[in-house]
Amino acid sequence: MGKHERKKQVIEEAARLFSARRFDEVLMDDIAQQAGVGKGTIYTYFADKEELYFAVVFDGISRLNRKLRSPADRRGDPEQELERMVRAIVSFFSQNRFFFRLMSREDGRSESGKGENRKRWHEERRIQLEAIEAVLREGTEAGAFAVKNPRLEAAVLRDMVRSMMIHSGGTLGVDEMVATIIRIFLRGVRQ
Amino acid sequence: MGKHERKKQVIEEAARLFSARRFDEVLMDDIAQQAGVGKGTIYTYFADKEELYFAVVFDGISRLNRKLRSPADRRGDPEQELERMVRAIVSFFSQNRFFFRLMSREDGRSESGKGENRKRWHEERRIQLEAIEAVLREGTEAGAFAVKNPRLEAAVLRDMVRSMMIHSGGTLGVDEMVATIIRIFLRGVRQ
DNA sequence: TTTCCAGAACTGACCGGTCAGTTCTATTGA
DNA sequence: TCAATAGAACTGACCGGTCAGTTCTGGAAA
Repeated sequence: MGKHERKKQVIEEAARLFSARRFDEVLMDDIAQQAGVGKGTIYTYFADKEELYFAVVFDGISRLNRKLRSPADRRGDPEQELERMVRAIVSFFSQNRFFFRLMSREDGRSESGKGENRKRWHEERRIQLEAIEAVLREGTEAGAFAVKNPRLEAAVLRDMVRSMMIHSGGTLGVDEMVATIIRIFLRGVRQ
Repeated sequence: MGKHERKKQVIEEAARLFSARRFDEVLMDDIAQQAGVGKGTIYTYFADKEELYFAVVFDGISRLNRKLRSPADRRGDPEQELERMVRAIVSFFSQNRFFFRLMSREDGRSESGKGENRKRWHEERRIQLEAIEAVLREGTEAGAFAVKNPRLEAAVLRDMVRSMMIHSGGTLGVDEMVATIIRIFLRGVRQ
């Protein structure tokens, strides 16, 4: 096993464990064992437990953001564009449930974490929001949407994905989740 | 200071600290100091740190649920009824920011916590959902709403409140937040 | 031979929980 | 009204277990 793969393996197992248990309940010994590496080896990759934790968080969020940032294909109509974006997020989370749970937990706290990490986290979150926001703005300018506060409503949309992931309880597939989100966000529930 | 007040004080300070920092970063010594009681005193109220933590959580959520359960006045039209409910949640959270942050974090994890507490948590959450769900169902039967999956969409609505609280960044008042949520949830953003 | 790593073994800082000692409070009766 | 007493409530120094982080060794691989 190469050095790179080994590190990846540590991050993956750490993600699994951190997503299921509290920070203090996850032991470095557990992570080492699950990842099939020596505990000492982990410390050749990461300075301490906290750094490993944030490596896990940032690994996930930056992979997602890379996806969001590569529209490549733009220029559908605004509604299609919005749907494409929602689908990107939903399918990413479906394939990365551990990261989902972890990030879901992480965004419920504003303090704590060494300032550096806090800053990086907010930066990555901002990128997500701006990607969605851009679509809402363009749609509004094109006359397709009526969005009053694009930043805020982008946040609401993003969190609708979170909500759907948590509450659809694994019964809905990606397509159904996307369809439901888009339906509510675009038309609302009024008859 | 009476016994009851003192216990309340402990819960209040614990809420403040737990909402701002990770479980393991909050020391029993900190809580005792902030609450102005001896550390030992805390252990006359709560068996251990975990029990205190959940006491804080349940104190908040059950106060909220009491509010939701007392409609008292029902029989507005469905849209008014929905707005009344959203306003109840928003204003509760505005007045209980620490609880908000704490609960916000707590609902991002399904494992962990002694089974008893897990169960109680889900029970309280279910009550919330059912209250909202009932309004959606009634509205749908009355022909005012077109809700496909009331339980799921109730969850989405509840989480929209969370989203709004987090992202409106203190710039919006209760009325504006309620109006925005209701607008999006009822009509969506389509022009 | 040399390099690398798993994992056992170790260390000590840290912090949850305890309990002996002290203070507060309610009750009694003179 | 106040002294005396019981025991409930509170305190914080202390204890002991835990676990992050480090070191070391034996053995595999190159």
